[in-house]
Amino acid sequence: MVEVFILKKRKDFVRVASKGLKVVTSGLILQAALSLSVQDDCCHIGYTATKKLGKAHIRNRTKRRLRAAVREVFPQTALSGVDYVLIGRYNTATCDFQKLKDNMHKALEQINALLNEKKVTK
RNA sequence: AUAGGCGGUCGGAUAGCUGCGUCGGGCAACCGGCGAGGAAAGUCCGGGCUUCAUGGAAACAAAAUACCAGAUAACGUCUGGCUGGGGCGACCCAAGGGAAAGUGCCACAGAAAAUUACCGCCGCGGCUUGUUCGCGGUAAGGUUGAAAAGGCGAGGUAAGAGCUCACCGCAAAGCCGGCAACGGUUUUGGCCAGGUAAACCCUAUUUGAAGCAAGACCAAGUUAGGAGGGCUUUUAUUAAAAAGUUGUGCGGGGUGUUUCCAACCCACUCCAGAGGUAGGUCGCGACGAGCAAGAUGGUGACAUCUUGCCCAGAUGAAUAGCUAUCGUUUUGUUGUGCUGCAAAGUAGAACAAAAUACAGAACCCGGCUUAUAGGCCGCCUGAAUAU
Repeated sequence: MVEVFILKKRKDFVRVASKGLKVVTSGLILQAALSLSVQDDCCHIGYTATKKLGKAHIRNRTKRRLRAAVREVFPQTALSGVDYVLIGRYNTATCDFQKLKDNMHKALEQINALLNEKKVTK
């Protein structure tokens, strides 16, 4: 089990976007990078919904759905000491919720495998 | 009932599982309260609040507003009225200072855009006696145009003309009604004369600016005594170098601009100290131009009084995610009742499908504007249709 904290600083978002890994699926985009300050059994996660998606209430709904999905998916599968960023897509607010969770699970496993590879090569 | 006008209101519900923010209680586990909108939107006006170092005077500039009276903390908002326009009507209107202060623009057309005569009409005259020429009168008719110097009828005349008269319109003056905008009426004047002010402009009134990323407070880290700059003097062709000094005066800057007066502030820049970045706390939500109900006054906007209530406070930003059932609307299919010969109309039922809006507080209030599936309620209208 991994405890999930919210990522708040703009600096961290920029770091993850520029230096981290990226996986694209239907409904969401997942980015990840190793945290600077490593703590046991916790990861940080941030949500992004750009203005491209729509007006404020649509962006809010996108983030809420991502948050609800994260609550069910992340504690089992996420790695500790990693910063994740979830980016909403045009269909995040309207797509089937079960599908959203499945896609998130797949994306998370994929990106975790890549991260582990990176650690090993180091 | 259909149709239409005006105003108001709601804008999904219930259950389960999983969660979030905040406040209160508790050592803790946890428990309890509260948790988006009518527009939270656009950021277009008006205020509160905050800062810009102040107070006062004058001029200029810029912007906004523009019938009258009232409401309000204030407004460009609202209410009631006036005039004009639209509608059969209920009602509606992004309509409302000044065009005889001045400037500009109005293509083209037309004889002519102002003391206008092309055609026409009338009179007089000439001789080549006629589809003739000249002189004069004439704005009734024709043409153009946005506009041809009141309209229309009668009298009048050679033909005509406000030349005269009636009615209508216009202007001025008086009287009456109204707080006023304005309305009514009488007399007088033959009638000064297009539009555009969302062209400049003129008149009146109002306005200092920027905004909670305002602003107040706490304060890691970094920076280590210096670096760069100005001024003066000396040397030097210049470039530059050295030394001194860095603060009093002069002078300079300080809310749109300029000017004036008073008092004041700033001071060479960065860094240590001072200060203040990251970050944090406050501002910030429960005392308010507050909300609800009632009473009184007022046509009304609204005001006053009484009683009760406390009602979101996030900051990568809570107020939800999912599932089920139901509701609402539309469409299709099926079958039923009623009217009807039939076509068809109408009422309710079952099943299926689709749709279920606009949109998310960010310092707070009062407005305006714009967006909005669908539903409900009240008052009112009558060219018309049906019973």
